[in-house]
Amino acid sequence: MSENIKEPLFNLLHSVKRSLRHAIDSAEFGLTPLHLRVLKIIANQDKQVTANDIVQKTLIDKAQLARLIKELINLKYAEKSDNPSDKRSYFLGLSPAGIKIVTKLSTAESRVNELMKSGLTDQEIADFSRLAKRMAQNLNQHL
Amino acid sequence: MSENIKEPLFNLLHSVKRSLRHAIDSAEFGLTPLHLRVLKIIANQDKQVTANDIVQKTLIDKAQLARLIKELINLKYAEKSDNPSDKRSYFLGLSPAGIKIVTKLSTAESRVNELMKSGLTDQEIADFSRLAKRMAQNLNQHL
DNA sequence: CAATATAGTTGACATTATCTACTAACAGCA
DNA sequence: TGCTGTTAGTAGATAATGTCAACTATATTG
Repeated sequence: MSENIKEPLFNLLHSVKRSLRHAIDSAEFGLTPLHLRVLKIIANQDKQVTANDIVQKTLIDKAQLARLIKELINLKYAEKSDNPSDKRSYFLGLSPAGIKIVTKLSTAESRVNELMKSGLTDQEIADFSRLAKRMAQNLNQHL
Repeated sequence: MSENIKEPLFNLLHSVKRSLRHAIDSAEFGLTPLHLRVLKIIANQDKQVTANDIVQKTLIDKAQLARLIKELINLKYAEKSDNPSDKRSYFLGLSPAGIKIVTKLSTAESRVNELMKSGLTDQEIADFSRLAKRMAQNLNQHL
């Protein structure tokens, strides 16, 4: 009989979210965890990133994302700049305040990340990520 | 630098949820995915389960769970019975209609489960579950 | 050019998660 | 026994996340 992966997965995610919330206290900036996640994605992009890039990457609903970005901009953590090659879209960047947050965030995330991985080998971690990606692909192909 | 496991994990969960929603059409019964998750937990228990057992197992907020259970009972999918040894709590069971749903659910879940695992070996699956559980433990110890 | 597709926005709503405060029952102990 | 602290479950309020449909403006393709 095939083993059910869903339940351990749900449990793990639940725990990760709780830990991150505790570790970060995102409320300090008037931000939710999802805001932080988006900020970080903007920060980690080497090239200019558009809203749609984030949708592709995360599968977050584009309506939801539009609102998140709007809030980040209102709070002066993110900024829009024109995309000269496509007037429908725009590039996203971080303000100095946004960069500050992402820096703080990274520190807190590292702590949680390390805690989560304690007792596991690098090889196991790598395998875990690889499998997670592979499984997500398997599912997304059939949408 | 340590690899970040969170992002692939979030992505995977998102995909799993979407796939399950598509596969099951929980709305058919007036139920949400979370209702189904709880029904299944009730079904899979060998001994009598209490609400608190489910809280322990899933870390779902107990207030939220109380409401979910109430709804399941109103819809006649689940039933309460007295716990003779503790009058504060009660045992949970499924009605015939509830059993029917769980059966259907299991079929749909198996499909998603198999799809998700395609191309992976049994060993990889087992490792993945083991690692997920281990990481959840790591985090939960520090609450 | 016309038809079609895409990026982003807005509105409305459903689902899931969290926190506080509360009641009733239990367990331990002086 | 009666007090004290703890536990299981409930109710209220609200926050956070996710979804769907309709719409505007621009881009792409035939």
